[in-house]
Amino acid sequence: MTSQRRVVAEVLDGDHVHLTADEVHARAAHRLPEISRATVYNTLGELVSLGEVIEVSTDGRAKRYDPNAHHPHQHLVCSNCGTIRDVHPTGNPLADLPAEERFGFTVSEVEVTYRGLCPSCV
Amino acid sequence: MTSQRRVVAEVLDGDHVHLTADEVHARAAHRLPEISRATVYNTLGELVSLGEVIEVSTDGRAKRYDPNAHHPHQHLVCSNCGTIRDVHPTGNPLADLPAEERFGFTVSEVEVTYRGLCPSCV
DNA sequence: TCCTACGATGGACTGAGTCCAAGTCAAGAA
DNA sequence: TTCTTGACTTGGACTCAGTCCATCGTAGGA
Ligand SMILES: [Mn+2]
Ligand SMILES: [Mn+2]
Ligand SMILES: [Zn+2]
Ligand SMILES: [Zn+2]
Repeated sequence: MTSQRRVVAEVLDGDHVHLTADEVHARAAHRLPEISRATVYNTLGELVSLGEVIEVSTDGRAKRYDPNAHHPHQHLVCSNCGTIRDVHPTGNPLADLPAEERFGFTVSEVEVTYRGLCPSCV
Repeated sequence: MTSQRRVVAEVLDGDHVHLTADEVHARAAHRLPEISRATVYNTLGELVSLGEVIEVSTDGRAKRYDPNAHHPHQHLVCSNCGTIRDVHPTGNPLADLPAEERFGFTVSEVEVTYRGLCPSCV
């Protein structure tokens, strides 16, 4: 645990946080000016493989890193400004995929993205 | 309708097709050797805004273009090799997002991605 | 104190996609 | 028929996110 890793972990504290790697880097650099982008990417990669952070991919733009990894949830994204909200749909989406629609796959994960316009974008 | 656009549209014919822009370009170039990448991107963009083709974004890799746009469906993706299959889950995922989880958004679209290992990847 | 190994660094590099200035071409005007 | 015009295409430069890599610094052990 180096000071760089600690700072990255601190920046990613709290729920409802969905920062890009460059945003993480900017905030980390605020506390530790010479931290490099490479180190931020390395640390984020480790946090992801430890299961502490979830990578949220976002349609062509930069991935977002989500520390809310211990409470399963889905995302609601504004098609206009890109704002992300955590949402908790009812039901288990995995149950909606009948066996004959699984084609022999071992399905382990479902990712649901709701899209629409946020209140500010009308 | 130019010959370039016709060739791109022809390459994207049929269901269960999920090609990247570069794959579309390669196949189009097979028939029309000097077609440029820019034209392929332009034409794909037009087909997408006409609603004839759906853009499927794939976690860091190149977007895939899906001509099966008139039959709503979701995708099952192999976490190992990236293979994509069309699937038709039961139920309407939009109905699973209660009003109090919409935060004032006008939700218009849901995208569900099932992930797991395909039969070849065990 | 000196070594060593792990991690950090910055800069080069890649892949996907966008942008743009210049070239081509077909259809309508004269 | 020839000219004009505008839409489409082209290739290359450029951007952006992310990866790679050679080198450097440093904390901890001998
Ligand atoms: Mn989240
Ligand atoms: Mn499909
Ligand atoms: Zn918005
Ligand atoms: Zn596979």
